[in-house]
Amino acid sequence: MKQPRRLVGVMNDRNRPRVEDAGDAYRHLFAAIVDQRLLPGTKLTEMALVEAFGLGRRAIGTALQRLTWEKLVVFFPKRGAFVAAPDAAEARDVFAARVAIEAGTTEAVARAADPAAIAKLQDNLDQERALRRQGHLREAIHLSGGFHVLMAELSGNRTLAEQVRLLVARTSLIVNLFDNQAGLAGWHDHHDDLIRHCAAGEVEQAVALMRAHITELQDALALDRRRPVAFDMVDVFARD
Amino acid sequence: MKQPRRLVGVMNDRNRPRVEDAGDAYRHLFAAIVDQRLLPGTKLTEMALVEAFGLGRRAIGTALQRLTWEKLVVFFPKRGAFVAAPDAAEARDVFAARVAIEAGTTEAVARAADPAAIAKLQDNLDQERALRRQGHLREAIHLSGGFHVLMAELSGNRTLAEQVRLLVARTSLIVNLFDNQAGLAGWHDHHDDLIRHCAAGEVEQAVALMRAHITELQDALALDRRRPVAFDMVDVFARD
DNA sequence: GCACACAGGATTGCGCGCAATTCATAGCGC
DNA sequence: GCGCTATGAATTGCGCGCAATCCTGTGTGC
Repeated sequence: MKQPRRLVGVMNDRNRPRVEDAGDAYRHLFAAIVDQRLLPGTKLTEMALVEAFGLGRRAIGTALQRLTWEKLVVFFPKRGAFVAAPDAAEARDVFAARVAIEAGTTEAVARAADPAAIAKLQDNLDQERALRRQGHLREAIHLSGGFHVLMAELSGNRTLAEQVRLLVARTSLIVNLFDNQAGLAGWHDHHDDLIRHCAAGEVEQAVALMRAHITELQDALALDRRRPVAFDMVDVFARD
Repeated sequence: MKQPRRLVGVMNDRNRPRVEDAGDAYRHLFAAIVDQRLLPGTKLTEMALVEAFGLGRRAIGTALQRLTWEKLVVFFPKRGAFVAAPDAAEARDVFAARVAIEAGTTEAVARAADPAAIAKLQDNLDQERALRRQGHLREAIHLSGGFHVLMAELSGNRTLAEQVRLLVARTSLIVNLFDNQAGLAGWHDHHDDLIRHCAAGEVEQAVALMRAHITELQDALALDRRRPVAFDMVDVFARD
């Protein structure tokens, strides 16, 4: 079949979402990339997305363009859009940026030491543990990234929170592309200690731990060994 | 005259630039906003920009959309785009973000202490001083912001450099909206000391100075006194 | 058997036009 | 004189269609 394959799978069947806006298309594509239903190198053909979302090409184009600006897709003029496949240099940039920015957000949260904020962080951590116990690894990883986004939001700085959201998304692309040689078992403990330091208002230790946490996440990856990217279309989900 | 006023002035007559792309339109609008030729609250009518740049509406729309994502313009659906007018809370966010991010870039530059990089920074500072002596205040301010962008670029982290570029641009919007009660005389000295610390590899002092520098810039503003924004069109430059 | 050239199909880029909504002005009632 | 309403103009949102460009598959020559 020569017809472009359908990409409808980017929307989950469980929570059938309304997609009637360029922003909706953006959100669903973003989620699909972060959740690794769309793998790096996947070509995002406009017409396929038009059929998938039932929108006009302009809406799809704007959504794709925004994702391009956010470095989640790369755009070759007159050739199309592909899910981004960061190289080692870009990966290092992302981790360095996370260290710098999340040091700032952690400092703010620890300095405030707001009980309500701490409770939300603890809640997030509990949910993640529960999901992990039940074997829902994908959702657990999703929440694990959400922990960092939540921390950024609780810092009260919308600009930094938005950046952390994008950096976490790019991180999920990176961890997919580079073999991780170490397990990620240490994550929870770090998050747990992080919450304790923030609750106690121990700013210095909280910041140091966050930096170490992100650095460790980076070190767990073999940045000199990138998985070859398949640049052909991948059927995430098939319709009909 | 009922016709929409021309906005051609966004391109400087001196360096007549080619504008044949959505990216070009974006760059010129960006420069016009940063250089304060387009003031906060100015309405950016699509048709006016179409005539000014000689492009289609789609190219203008994408440029405007990108500026919206970058928080340099605000977009009211079905009503149009306006040059952003940040409030006090957003201003605080921007400065806090700059402290966090530029602490990171400064640390990287100071740690490397690369003579070539130091030379570029010194060059930038010399040029700014020369312009300021000659009374070209606008170009001097432009370079002064460029110093921070240059530092970010020299840190080798493209992600952080891009963020600094946007934050500096938003800062130029902010310093226009809030009365600054103190002069900005201290800038040069700060930048000068910053270069010295970086050249000497004094990481701690360089980072501390950068944080103090940005904080001082924020404190020079009266964030509780915002200049009223004129939400009507402003003729930056008039054609015919 | 391999490399190059050519042609067909597919995909993106972009201008054009209409429909829907909003803002401004003028008119009317109180 | 003041406020409200209604009509008109202007502007944005969006789908449609054509032209330009790029990839793929085939055929030919060496």
